[in-house]
Amino acid sequence: MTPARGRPGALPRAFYDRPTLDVARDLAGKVLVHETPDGRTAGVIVEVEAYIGETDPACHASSGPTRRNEPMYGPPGHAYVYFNYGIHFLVNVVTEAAGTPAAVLLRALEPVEGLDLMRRRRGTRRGGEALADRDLCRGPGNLTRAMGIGPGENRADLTRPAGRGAVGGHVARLWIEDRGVKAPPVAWGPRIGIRAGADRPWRCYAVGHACVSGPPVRPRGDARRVRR
DNA sequence: CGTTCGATGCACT
DNA sequence: GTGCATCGAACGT
Repeated sequence: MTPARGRPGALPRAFYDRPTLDVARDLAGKVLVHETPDGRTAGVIVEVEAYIGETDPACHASSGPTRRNEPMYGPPGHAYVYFNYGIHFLVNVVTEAAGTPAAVLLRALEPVEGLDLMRRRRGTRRGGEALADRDLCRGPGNLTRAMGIGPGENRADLTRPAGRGAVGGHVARLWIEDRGVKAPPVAWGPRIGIRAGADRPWRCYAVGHACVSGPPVRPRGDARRVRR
């Protein structure tokens, strides 16, 4: 039996073929990499959310298979990218065996490569001021914009990023690798921006990390200004 | 500091 | 026609 050859450095299929909460936890500290004709960008994953199965009311698969959520029903280790709020693309990694719809939404990264390219893609604020490093990939919509991830990356095979995941001559290569970054201390809490299923604590984030999205959480009983 | 609200496209009922 | 797995400008305190 010849195991399918993956990209050297890319996490193997077996990493994704596990319970989704385990995959979510283990993604913290791993590095998302995207190569495009414009250059390469990369960032350490610091915040994710799990969406698990048809019984999870916040999961796109909650009302059964559709054309949009089809990638979630496919084999693990592929990207599921979709368009949201008429403005943003969001990227998930598909987990668990084919037939079991589940995925992990990537919500925030600590940028480590291609920061200039990220800044170009993000643009400037109204006053023309450049974004701070920590804001480049903070939030799921900002992350995809900075990384250049869009519809062309939907269904991309993260374990063989040069393969058929690329669409229409788009030479994008997307994968996740382990660079030996020590896994950060993480905490779990309710997922952000959803109504149904808000009771499930399936958001996993690096505690106290400046690149994590959402309102800054200051330590209990500490009224000092949070400065990052 | 906090909260509100408009932009904007598409999947789904 | 409705409702988003969002973002950030604008406004109130």
